[in-house]
Amino acid sequence: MGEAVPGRDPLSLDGQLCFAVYAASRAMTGLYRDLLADLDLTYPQYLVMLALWERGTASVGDLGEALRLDSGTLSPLLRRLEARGLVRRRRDTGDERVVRVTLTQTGTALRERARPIPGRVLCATGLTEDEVAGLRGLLDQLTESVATHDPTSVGRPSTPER
Amino acid sequence: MGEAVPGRDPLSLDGQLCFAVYAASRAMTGLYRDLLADLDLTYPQYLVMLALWERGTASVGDLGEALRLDSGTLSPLLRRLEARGLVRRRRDTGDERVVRVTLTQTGTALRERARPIPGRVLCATGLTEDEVAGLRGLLDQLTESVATHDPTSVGRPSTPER
DNA sequence: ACCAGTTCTATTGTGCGCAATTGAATTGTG
DNA sequence: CACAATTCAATTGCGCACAATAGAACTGGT
Repeated sequence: MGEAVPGRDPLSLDGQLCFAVYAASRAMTGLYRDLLADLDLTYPQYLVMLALWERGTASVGDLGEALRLDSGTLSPLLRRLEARGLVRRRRDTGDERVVRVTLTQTGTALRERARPIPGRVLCATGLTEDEVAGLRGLLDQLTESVATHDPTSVGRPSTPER
Repeated sequence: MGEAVPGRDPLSLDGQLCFAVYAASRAMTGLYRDLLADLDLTYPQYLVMLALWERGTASVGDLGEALRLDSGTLSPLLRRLEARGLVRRRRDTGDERVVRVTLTQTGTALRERARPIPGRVLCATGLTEDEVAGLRGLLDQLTESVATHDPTSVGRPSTPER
């Protein structure tokens, strides 16, 4: 099919890692959309709930650090979760700057209905557990490298200046 | 901590593949944000330009199939690219339903300024070419499995019905 | 106590993603 | 030709992401 040349065009869409990650992420989000419809949660909302189920309570800043999201994303998301009665937000007594997010009874109970989800996701991926572990390792390494990356020290293979 | 079971809690945030993909995707997008600032392109706009640089011209439907995006995303995005003079949109003569997207001179020329980007991205990932190849393979497999996935046949390890 | 600097959250504005709807153009069938 | 079904793109509405800004609350130094 493809043209003989061993080295692909670096600017080809299919050859780029970026698109593979991007496409995989949206495919996963779509899968979760189906699986979470029953719980009436979006995927980012589910991630917030995961973090809260682990912690019980957390400040907006804690959630932002765990999920790598800022308040511009979390504030309205948490407002919707509160409107649904899954969490409660209250200013911390002692430091009125921080908003403490706490699970309600309903929010805590929702965890039971979420329990079958990870198993279904693993099934849908069609990967073995070993493959999943390897993939997670590579992705974590990728995320770390890219996040730590210093823009000013970007390797410039052969470009002197614009 | 978790209940007795040796394997990690399936509902733990850090243990899930979904979050690894999600975090990696956003980290990559952030990297491209920096690299593309010079070209004044967003990451999805860059993907559309990649597809057009490969094809020269394409219908909205072609782009949607290549990038797995629908018209709700592409229409306003293409409008912005056209407003910047990078592409031109015109109804196909012969089939007035399809909108043909064509690169302008400016849009074609922009490719030269994009050429150093893939190299810089590879550098920033901190991965070897072999690791990138393996990662791409796993991600493509993941995307395929998840996309092909039939929601009704979802494996339900032990849940009879809601 | 005062004030400058910092920390933390919320708000605003822009640009995706995607479901659902709309409407024009085309195709298939009688 | 008439007309129902289909195809294609645009629009609408909602929910993220993220940059930039604003504002309240805390901190440390004087």
